[in-house]
Amino acid sequence: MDRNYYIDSLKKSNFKITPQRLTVIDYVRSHSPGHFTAEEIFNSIKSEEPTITLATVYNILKALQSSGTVKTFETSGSTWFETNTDFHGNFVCSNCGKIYDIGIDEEGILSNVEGSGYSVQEANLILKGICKECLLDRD
Amino acid sequence: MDRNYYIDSLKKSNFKITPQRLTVIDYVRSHSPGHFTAEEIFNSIKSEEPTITLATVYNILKALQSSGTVKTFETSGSTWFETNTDFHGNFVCSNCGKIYDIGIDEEGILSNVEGSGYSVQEANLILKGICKECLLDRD
DNA sequence: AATTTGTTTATAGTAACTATAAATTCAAAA
DNA sequence: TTTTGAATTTATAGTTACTATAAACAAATT
Repeated sequence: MDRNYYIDSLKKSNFKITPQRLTVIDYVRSHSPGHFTAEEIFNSIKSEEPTITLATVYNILKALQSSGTVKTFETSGSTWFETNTDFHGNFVCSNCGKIYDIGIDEEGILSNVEGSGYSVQEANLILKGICKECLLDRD
Repeated sequence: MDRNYYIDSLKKSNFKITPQRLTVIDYVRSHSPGHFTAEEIFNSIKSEEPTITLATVYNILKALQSSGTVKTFETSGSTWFETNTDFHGNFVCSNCGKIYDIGIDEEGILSNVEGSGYSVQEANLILKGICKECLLDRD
């Protein structure tokens, strides 16, 4: 997604554009699709944005999330942020820790749930196991 | 599930049977199927088990999990424990906070993921939205 | 350029665990 | 049934991941 998609989404939700927000946007864009913790982003951008604090990174991620350009999920004791806002599974490798996006058919799941009378705002499928690479690396 | 299912599962995994463990087992059994945090269980049983600490409750839940009688998932900043070990979705109501089990077809999802070469150990589908009851309560 | 309101920063605080080590207890074997 | 050794519990301290607060600052509308 191009930079203006993030900027315009923030503006549409009445958020202001700040240099700190642009730095975070540039970070997630250049690592997209990916999975980030607030701390990871903070550590990566603090050389470029030396006065930024972790609290600001959390605030920015909340703004991006509420403007619809990033999604979150919780696993392994942390909140993870990602730019892939399409429905998909997140596979966490118990061996190497990497997180992979896995395409999943949304229809089958949601029709089931909404058919039972629930109104779904958000869905997260979190999978744990051993990833392809780690399976191959085994003796 | 009857008490012996939990006890035998612990024994099979080489865990010892302690009064504290039996108290937690009785708690989750009498609230099953349900969704609990360690703190909730701790608060509910401390009158019955006055010397127990929160650390012990965490330890017991870890033992139950590793012996296969409880599952966990993370959402809303906490780890939740549940006795429903069959594959299902957990629907969290953004309005009332209640968590509901939702039947989901496991096959469709897992065939997809394992077909891509991943070995799945655990799967959690977490849904957020407004539950039936809260939708009806709206003006 | 002035004003308003949102944002950032620094800092302190909290919630949800996790680690550690001594005391205790389970349960297998003598 | 006592002994023994390992697991468990307990008390306590520590850590990690966030959240709250208030003052300083900056964006963007007029």
